[in-house]
Amino acid sequence: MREYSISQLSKEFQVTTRTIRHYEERGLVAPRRRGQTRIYSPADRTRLKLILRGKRLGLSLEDSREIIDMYEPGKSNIDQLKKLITAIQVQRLQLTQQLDDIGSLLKDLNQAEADCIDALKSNRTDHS
Amino acid sequence: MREYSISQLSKEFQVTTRTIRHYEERGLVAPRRRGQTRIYSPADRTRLKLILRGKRLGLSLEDSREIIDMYEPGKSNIDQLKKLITAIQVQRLQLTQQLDDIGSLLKDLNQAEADCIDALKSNRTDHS
DNA sequence: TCAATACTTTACGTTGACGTAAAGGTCATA
DNA sequence: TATGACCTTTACGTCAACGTAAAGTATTGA
Repeated sequence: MREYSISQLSKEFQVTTRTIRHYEERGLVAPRRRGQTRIYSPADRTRLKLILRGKRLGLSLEDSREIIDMYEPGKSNIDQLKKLITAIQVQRLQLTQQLDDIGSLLKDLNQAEADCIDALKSNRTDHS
Repeated sequence: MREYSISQLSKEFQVTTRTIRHYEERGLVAPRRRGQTRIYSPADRTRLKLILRGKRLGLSLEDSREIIDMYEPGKSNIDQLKKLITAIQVQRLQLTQQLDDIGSLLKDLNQAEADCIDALKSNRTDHS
């Protein structure tokens, strides 16, 4: 049953300790304490992973918090669940949109790269 | 040979005119003027599209500006081109990373949704 | 002619996501 | 015992990406 210090996680995930504490201020993680010192469980570590993944996808911390809270079992009344399902579908729409965007961008990048390479080639043979 | 007003584009892309002007302040678009009034060409419109796509992907305006500038032909000296190719490859790495992230998130969302639906079902038959 | 509508610039305000001191506690080891 | 290497809280600072007046110009229709 492993546990982690804040600096361990900050090194592992390449973020500052300030960042991790900031996520706690915003209510995205809540590690237990040993005295004053924060002790992170594997579950806490997973939350961090999810937050950072969300960040790479351009989600706000608030968005990530909501998504992460979806995975918490607990307090599931029916209305809550229905709300969650709607939220999930919205998220999914955004993500598929992003998939499209990425596809387009990758295509554009390939084209731009090919153009660059072509330009280099003609420059090499063209001694005008 | 169509042209657009700022409010037309703001409606089409669902952003405020302030936002579009902001992109201009940051050097991402430069529509011509008729008197004081901005007149957007189809090319300008395309730039806006690219900017907003970048935004959905979590790029900064600065990032988008660089990417967009890649597609400009003109001023291509060899060092410039090589720099661009490198930049493109970096971008591609980030994007494939994002693709991974999205795949993971979609999987998680599917799971969360399934869990919700299950919970609803058991709630319907379980009258405890 | 006057009111509405759409455009403009200038400039200060706001929000999110941290950065960056400053000041202090705890523990190992040289 | 004192020097690092960690950890803590408090709190002001910063930067990007706009928001939000405020004040003015230009055109159009009743």
